[in-house]
Amino acid sequence: MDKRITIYDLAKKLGVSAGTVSRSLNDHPSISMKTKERVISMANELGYKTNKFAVNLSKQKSNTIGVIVPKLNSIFMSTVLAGIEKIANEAGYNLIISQSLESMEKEKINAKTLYDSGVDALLVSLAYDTSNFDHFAHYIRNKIPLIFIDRVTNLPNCSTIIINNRLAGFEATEHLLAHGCKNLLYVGGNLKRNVYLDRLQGFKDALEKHQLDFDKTTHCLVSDLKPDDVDSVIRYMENLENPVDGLFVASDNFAAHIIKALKKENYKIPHDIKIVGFNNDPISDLITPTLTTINYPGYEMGILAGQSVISQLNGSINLQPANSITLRHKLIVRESTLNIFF
Amino acid sequence: MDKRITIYDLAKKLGVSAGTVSRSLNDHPSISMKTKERVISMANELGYKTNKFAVNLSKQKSNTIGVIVPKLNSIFMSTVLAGIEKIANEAGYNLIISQSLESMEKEKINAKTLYDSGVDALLVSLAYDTSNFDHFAHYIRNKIPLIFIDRVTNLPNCSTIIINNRLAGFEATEHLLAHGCKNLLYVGGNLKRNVYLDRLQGFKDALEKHQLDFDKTTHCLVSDLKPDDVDSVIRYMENLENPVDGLFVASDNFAAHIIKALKKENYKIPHDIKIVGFNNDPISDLITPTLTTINYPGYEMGILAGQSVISQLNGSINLQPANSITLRHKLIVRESTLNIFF
DNA sequence: ATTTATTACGCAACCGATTGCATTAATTTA
DNA sequence: TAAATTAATGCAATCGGTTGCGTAATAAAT
Repeated sequence: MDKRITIYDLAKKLGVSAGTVSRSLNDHPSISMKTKERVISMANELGYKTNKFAVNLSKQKSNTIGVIVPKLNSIFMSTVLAGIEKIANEAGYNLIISQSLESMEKEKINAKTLYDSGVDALLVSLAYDTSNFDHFAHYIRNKIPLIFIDRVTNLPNCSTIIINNRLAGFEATEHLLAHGCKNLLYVGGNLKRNVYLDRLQGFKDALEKHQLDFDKTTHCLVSDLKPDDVDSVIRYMENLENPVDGLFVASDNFAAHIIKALKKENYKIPHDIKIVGFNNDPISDLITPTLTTINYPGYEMGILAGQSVISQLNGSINLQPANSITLRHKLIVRESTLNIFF
Repeated sequence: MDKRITIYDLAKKLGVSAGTVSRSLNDHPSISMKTKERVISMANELGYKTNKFAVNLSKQKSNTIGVIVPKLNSIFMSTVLAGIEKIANEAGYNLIISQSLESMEKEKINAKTLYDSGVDALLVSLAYDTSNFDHFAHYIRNKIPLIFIDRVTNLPNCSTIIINNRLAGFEATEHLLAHGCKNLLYVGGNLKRNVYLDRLQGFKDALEKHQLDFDKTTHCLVSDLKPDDVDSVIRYMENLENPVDGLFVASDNFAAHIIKALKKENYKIPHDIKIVGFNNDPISDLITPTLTTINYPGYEMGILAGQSVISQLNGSINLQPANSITLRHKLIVRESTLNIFF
C-alpha cells in the first residue's frame, strides 16, 4: 500500500515520458507550463517523493556536508555546530557529523568514511595531536571544498575560519600585566594546534613589549586541558621559584577547574592570582569569582563556515580559492582579574 | 586522472563479470577463494572505491541514521550525541544530525527532510512544545526504526531510552525535606514533556508522603529554563507568602543561574535556601556552592540508543517491538543542600 | 565412465532518477 | 503557403552497484 511512486508511474499515468516528468518536477525551462502543472498536480495527488538515492547516483552528489570535530560534547564545539547546522539546513543540505575524539587516527578514519560516503564538502576542526594532513589529500585532489574551523592548518585551496589568537593572547596577557601581575604563566594545549601556539605567541609578544623575558620552562605549561590534569598544574605552580600571580589559561573550562583547585589550596583569587581564560564559555560567568576571558564567537564561526561551504558549493560567490576569515574577539573583564578585593 | 574505478573496470581487467566482482567484494559464499583474492588485490591495486550512491540506490538504504535534538549546544545533548556517534560509527553508520531548536515546526521539517533523504532509522529527543506526533507517522508506517531519547512520547512500536524521572524527582525532593526544608518550590519546563512532568510528579509524591499539601500555584513554577528567565523566577519567589527554603530545579544550568541571582540578592545558600538541580552537568561541581543534583547518564543514554537502533537495523537482537530502557540515576549530594554552614 | 551434486560464475534486469540529442509540433518569417 | 525557427517532448544511455536465476565447470557418487 505504501509502494513508492516513481517518475515512471507518473509518466505512465500522464501518458508522457519519464524525462518529461523529471524535467517538469525540476522546473526545466523547456517544458510547457501546462504539462508542468499536470505533472505536479499528479505528483501531489499520488504522493510522489523523489528518491534521493537515485538523484545522488545520477548527479554524483549527496547534498550532504561532512563535519569532523574533536568532541561533540564541548560547549564551544556544539555551539559552532549549531551555527553550521542552521545554515546547512536552510540551504537544503544535511550534516553528517563525526568526532575524532582528539585522535588523529580517528580523524583519518572519519575523513575516509565521509569521503567514501560522498559528502559534497568537509568542515574540520583538527584533533589535538594531528600532525599529518594526508588524509585530506583526496578532498583537495578532487576539489571537494574543505574548510577548517578554529583549529586549522594551512592547506592549498582550503579556507579557514579563525580568530586572531595571537592578538587575543596578547590582549589577555597585557590585561594581566596592566593589573599588576609580575609572574605570568601561560597554560595551553598542544602547540601543534594553532590556537594554543598563537595564544602563546601573543603571550610572548606582551612580555616582550613590557621588557619581561620569557622562559619556556617557567612561563609556559602545556597541558591536555582535561580536568584530571589540574593537579599537575597546581603542583607545577607550587614548584616554581617565583610564585605565579597571573595566569592565562587557554580554556575557560580548564580555568574553572584550576580556580576551584586553587581556592581549595586557599589561594585568594584575584588577590593572590589573577586569571584570564579563553572562550567566554557560559561557565565563565557562573563560577566564583567570575572569569575574565576572551569572547570567542563560536556560533558565528559556525554560521560563517556554513555560508562559506554553501557558497563554494553553489559556485555563486566564488571566493578566492584559499581565503581565511578572521572573526572579531573581545576581552571580557570580570572578577578574576579585579584589583579591588571584595 | 582521478577517474573513479568501477566494478566494471575491475571486471574487464580480470576477465570476469561485474556480478562476480561485486560478490567477491562483498565476500559472497558462492565465489571461490581464488577469484575473491584476485578481485580484491586488483581492487586495491587500482584503488577501487565502492560508490555509496549506487549501493544506496540498489539496496534502498543509506547506512545513515537521522537524529533530531532540541539543541546541539547543550552539554547534555551533545554528550548523548557523543555516545550515539560512537556506536553508530563503530557499526559503520553515519549520523545526520539536525536540531529542532525547541520548535515543533522545525522538528516537523527535520523529520520530513530526514525521511526524504532516506535515513535508515531516526532518533529523537522531542522539542519543548511538540504536542502532535503526526510527523513521525511515515516512519512508523514504513517500519523505519524510531527511537525516542530522554524527552519521549509513547508511540506504537517505538522504543524509548529514559531515566525514571518521577523517582528521581521524588528522591531530590525527599532529600530537601530530609534536610529540613519546609517550603518547597519546583521549577521545571513545559509539562508537555515527560521529563518535567514526571519530575513534578515525583515532587508531589514526596510532599504527599510527608503529608504536605501541594498547591500548583505556589509550589510549582513552569519556566522555559533560559538564563533570561531567572529574573522572573526570583520575582516569583519573592512574591510568595511563605519564603521558599528548598528549591528543586529541573536543570543544573538553570539552577546555576538561579544561584547566582540569589547570591546577588544576598540569599545564603544553602543556609537560607537549599537547592537541588538535575543532570549533573559539569557546571554543578564548579559553581559555589557546588550543586546537589541528579546524575543523568547522557553518554550511556546515547550508547544505548545507538545500540538499540543498530540491533533493530540488523534485526539481530529482535527486541520486543516496543520496549523502553530505563537507566539508573543517582542523587549526588553537594554543598547546596548541606546543613552545616561553612 | 556416466550420472548426479556442488561449486563457481555469467547474464541481465533492476534501483530511480538525469540529460544530451533527436524528433515532432507549434509559431514565425519570407 | 512553403520554409525556417523555436518550443515541447520523447528516446535511450548513464550513474555503479546488487541479485535472482540459469549454466558451465568441477567434484563426488554410482
